[in-house]
Amino acid sequence: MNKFKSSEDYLERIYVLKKENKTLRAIDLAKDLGFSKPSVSVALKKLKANNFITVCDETGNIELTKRGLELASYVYEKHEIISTCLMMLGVSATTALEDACKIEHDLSDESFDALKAYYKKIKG
Amino acid sequence: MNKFKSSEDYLERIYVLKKENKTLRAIDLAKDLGFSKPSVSVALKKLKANNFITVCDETGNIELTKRGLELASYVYEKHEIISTCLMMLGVSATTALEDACKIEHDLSDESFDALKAYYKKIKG
DNA sequence: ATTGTTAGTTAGTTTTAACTAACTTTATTT
DNA sequence: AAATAAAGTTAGTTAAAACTAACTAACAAT
Repeated sequence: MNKFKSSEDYLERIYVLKKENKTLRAIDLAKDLGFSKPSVSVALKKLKANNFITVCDETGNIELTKRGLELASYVYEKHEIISTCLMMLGVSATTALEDACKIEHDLSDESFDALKAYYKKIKG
Repeated sequence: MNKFKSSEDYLERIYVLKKENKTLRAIDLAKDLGFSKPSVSVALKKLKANNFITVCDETGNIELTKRGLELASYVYEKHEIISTCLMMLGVSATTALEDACKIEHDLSDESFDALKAYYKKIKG
């Protein structure tokens, strides 16, 4: 199965929030995701250990590493394309985004590439 | 999330195997799924408790209840349509079946209905 | 009749990812 | 200065679903 399902969710959310704001701390993520502080603390520790993020000792500010940015933007792209395809089929935005959030972890690279090619052909 | 993810996998597999064979016992399922006997034993106990299956005391033969058959055939239909759609996009059969196995648990009814409508329009 | 196999169960362990309770360490406020 | 609040961590709990080890019960084979 997917050993980084949860990490991918965190990374994707960090990616989106960092685009919107300059700084991001554990507590901001906890509030955004609706998770407890310890849950986020532990998840971030794992992301640090796997070299996906760095956390500033003084400010607690989270930054994506090169590796983290690569994975996060890949997951984000998956999310975008899956949800857009669902909406093209007539699915409501709310449901499409919810489903994309789950499916993005399940879709193999091969299937994603095929979906992306289809998406590009349609969208132009 | 999906509280019956694992149960759905078992039900779908029971559904398929029952179509192929008359009888099906816990040990047959274990061999088919590559799970240990205790894992299957516990899973079947849960399926029984939720009234999805019955198990014959003497023979150990598993039967789907009405409720079980309904859910199993719904999951199976999801599986078929998702994997067929992926193959239509050019994904290999192996990958399409693997991915469908995971996605079928995450796709909402709304998205599935939309995908099914699309599938029917294409297939005729 | 004793041995061995097959089917199934129970008990206890592992992993992942959430949780609460309780702690420290800063920072702010009165 | 003392009290409070905010941020983060540690320790321990829970839940689902897999696992192994070890058991019972039924059947078959020599």
